[in-house]
Amino acid sequence: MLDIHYIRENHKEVIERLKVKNFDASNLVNRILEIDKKRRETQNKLDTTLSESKNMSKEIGSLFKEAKFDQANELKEKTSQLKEHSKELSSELENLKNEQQKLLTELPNLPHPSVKKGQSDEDNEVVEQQAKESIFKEKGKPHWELADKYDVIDFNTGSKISGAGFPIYKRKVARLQRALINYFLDLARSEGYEEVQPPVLVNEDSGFGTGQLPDKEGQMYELENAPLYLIPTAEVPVTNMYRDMVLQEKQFPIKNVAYSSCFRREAGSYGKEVRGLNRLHQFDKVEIVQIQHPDKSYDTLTEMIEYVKRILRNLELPFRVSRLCGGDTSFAAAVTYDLEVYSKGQKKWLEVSSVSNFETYQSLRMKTRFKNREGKMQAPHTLNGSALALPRLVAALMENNQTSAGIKLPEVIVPYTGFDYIN
RNA sequence: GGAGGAAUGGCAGAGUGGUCGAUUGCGGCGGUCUUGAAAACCGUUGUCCGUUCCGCGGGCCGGGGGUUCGAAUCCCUCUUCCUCCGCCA
Repeated sequence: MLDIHYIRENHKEVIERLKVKNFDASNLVNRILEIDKKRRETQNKLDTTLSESKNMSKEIGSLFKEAKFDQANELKEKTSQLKEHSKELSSELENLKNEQQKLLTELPNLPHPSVKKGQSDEDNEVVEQQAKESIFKEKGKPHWELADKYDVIDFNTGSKISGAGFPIYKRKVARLQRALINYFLDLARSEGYEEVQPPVLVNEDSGFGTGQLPDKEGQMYELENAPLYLIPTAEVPVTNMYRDMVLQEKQFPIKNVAYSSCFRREAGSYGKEVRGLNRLHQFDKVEIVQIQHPDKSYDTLTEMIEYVKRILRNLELPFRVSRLCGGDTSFAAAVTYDLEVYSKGQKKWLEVSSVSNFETYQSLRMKTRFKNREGKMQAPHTLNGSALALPRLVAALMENNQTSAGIKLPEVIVPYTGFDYIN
């Protein structure tokens, strides 16, 4: 959520910058300013009215003490009028506040100045590519064929018991996933991230706090007999741990890592994009979250991207880093970097991590604050990134490491799996 | 699921209808003292909204609603926590 004070002062800039996200904010911003003005006027009227009736009440109190009952009763009658008036004003104020809040939540976060205008993932800027040219020429089978060959992923049985997009990992791939999760958690812990195990069901306030709600037709599954949502990422519960909190500056950076299953509706996805492990309704992910002082959040963003790159290098995977264009950057993010690995069986780049800085967008929604050096309340910046999401990573590991003896695992994971080939 | 108890400022803990945004202690911040620190002493210390920004007005005692001229205090309701019973991985 954007700060109303900021919009009030910089409405032209807000409209201009949101164009980068292909969002025409002019009507919305104008309505917000209009309502804001009305709201403040109403607040003023209400305050004056309440002040008057408050003073009268005090007077009545002292009149009673002095046993001047006639005068007291006379005043009592006067207050009833004020009361009526203040009731009207406060319900009016309530409506205006709600309306303003609703409109504010419809505004996306402002994109960082580095973000370029663009429509889709085709307009994303590759900022770094670390893949040997030779890999693009190599041949390989797609992972779904390898999964059959080694009998390690069962898509059909998953479909039977749940539906499309719910595979069953078996045998050595099941064990590989468990190993990867442990490896990622250990690595994050050694980098100072505190491990947490969050709920996978969250309430509406949490969904709102990180920006998934109020869009109910979006990515989250909603329960029918309880007001809860299945998390699409551990970002939601982990970031919301700090909702409605006043933090201390010396706590920064707050670093958490969490493993969780993630659930996504992925409505509208179809075709080859969803083949195999490419797009699932349920998958496992290790997520890193940081809460940082606004002055330092972009250093933190770089540090988080470097951290993910390090994992990919350790796993010996060819990767590239892109900065998403405005059109591809999510509603709540100021800037997002995607990390993709090249998967030679499908001959394409697979997104395995997405690292974002939300600046104050989430903290303003969540009412997360800290007291700064001047003693004033300030909104911190929130950041998160996948480190890493498993299915596409497993797909890439399978496709890129095919040998006649089976799929050879990178050395770094062998101590965790206890085996070095999937065969 | 059933029965009872509780929820007050960063924390602890007073306050049961009238100047209470709230006694007090701890903690925090500033100062005195000290070579420095501790102790002691003095002062200060919630947040949000509005404003003609010195200052002033209003809201907030778990959330919402009600009674009253007036509510932290009385009533209703919801949530959370604690104790006991039941069930249970």
